[in-house]
Amino acid sequence: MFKFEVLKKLGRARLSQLTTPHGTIPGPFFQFVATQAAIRGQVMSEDMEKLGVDIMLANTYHLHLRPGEDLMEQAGGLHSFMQWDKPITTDSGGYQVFSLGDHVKIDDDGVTFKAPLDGSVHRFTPESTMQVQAKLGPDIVMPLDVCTPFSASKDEVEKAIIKTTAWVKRCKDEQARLASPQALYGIVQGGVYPDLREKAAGLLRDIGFFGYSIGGELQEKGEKEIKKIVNITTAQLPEDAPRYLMGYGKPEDIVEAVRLGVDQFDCVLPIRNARHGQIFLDLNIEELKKALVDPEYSIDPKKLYKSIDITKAVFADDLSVFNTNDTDITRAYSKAYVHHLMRAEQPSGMRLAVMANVAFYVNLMKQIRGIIEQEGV
RNA sequence: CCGGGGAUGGCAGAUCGGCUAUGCAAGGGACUGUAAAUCCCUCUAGAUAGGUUCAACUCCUAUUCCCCGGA
Repeated sequence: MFKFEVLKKLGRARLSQLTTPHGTIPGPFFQFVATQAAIRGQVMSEDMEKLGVDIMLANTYHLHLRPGEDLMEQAGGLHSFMQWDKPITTDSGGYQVFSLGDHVKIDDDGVTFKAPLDGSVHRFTPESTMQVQAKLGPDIVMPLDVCTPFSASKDEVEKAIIKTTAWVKRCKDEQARLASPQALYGIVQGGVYPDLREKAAGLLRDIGFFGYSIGGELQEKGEKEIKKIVNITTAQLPEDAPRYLMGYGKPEDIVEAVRLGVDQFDCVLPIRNARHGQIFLDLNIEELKKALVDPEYSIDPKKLYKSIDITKAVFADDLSVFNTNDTDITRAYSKAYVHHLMRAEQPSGMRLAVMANVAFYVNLMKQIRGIIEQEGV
């Protein structure tokens, strides 16, 4: 039911194919983040499909809080709820382990969350996240892990990988017990410490997973650090399994990571930034090609694409702007190949902005694949 | 004409005898497995002329303009 194949390689970059119960998708691919089973910014699954999106990512923690996995199961599962027949991944809630900070307490058996929404207390164990995800019914599931910030001490990180490994093993066992038809990934932690990344990858490889992801808090920047870690980690992962860099994804970041052998991405950035008024446009294919073909090439984001900020005023009262022929917005809008799909509608500015960024990322991944296909062996 | 009330940044709108109101608009920045249609920063004031005071957007006088009520 699940299959992963590497079709071609360009250096370490891989053109791949992932088969799931909801279809086969080409890689490297980007998962758009629909945390609460919906893309924010009034964008519907139907829109995502028109824009050529292959896969979306939802979050176990948020859906457990509401509407709850039982309700979701009654509604026919995530696919039915989202009206989306293509593949879906769910994150386990592991990221919330650190992003919710003070609201979370970790012990050996699991984590206790205090929901910021209403102060209610919830408990996740490796087993319970798998049970919840089995009910939610996505194609790809993530195990509960302990996510550490890049600033964590070596000692702290080492404890986190030991705990993560134990939990991930429990997730695998629970999944086997539940017999749910879902692909489970292992998550490599290890902070900024190369030897710990290697160790974590080795431990997970020994257990054996369908795919492997690289986790951690990456937003703390230190770009060279991240590249180094991705570089080291992908080298430790099996050739025949998908590699997923979690939560990381400015366009230039994705290109770098693909070059280092990553197949799968997700990031809130395109959608969040669109909602905050920033849209990406004018992907430079030549620059993209240079960056992929030459592993030494240093990517200049300013050459790779442009980004512009649109104002709240545009969100509130967009149409005059969007209908003008020579504005930047219209350029973004048309460069992103959206306008012909939307002509008959009257979408809000924010919705258009989100769609523009989705289209940009879809195109980015498509171009990356095209280059590996053309130049690779 | 009489009586009453006002006049504050591009707009709206508070406070106060000395210390940044605030919101929107404008300009800039941030955002990376979503506690985020969010957050941060900057620029625009005190109708006009005098006076009182160490100090006036704030008190007093006059002028101009606006609003309400009455002839």
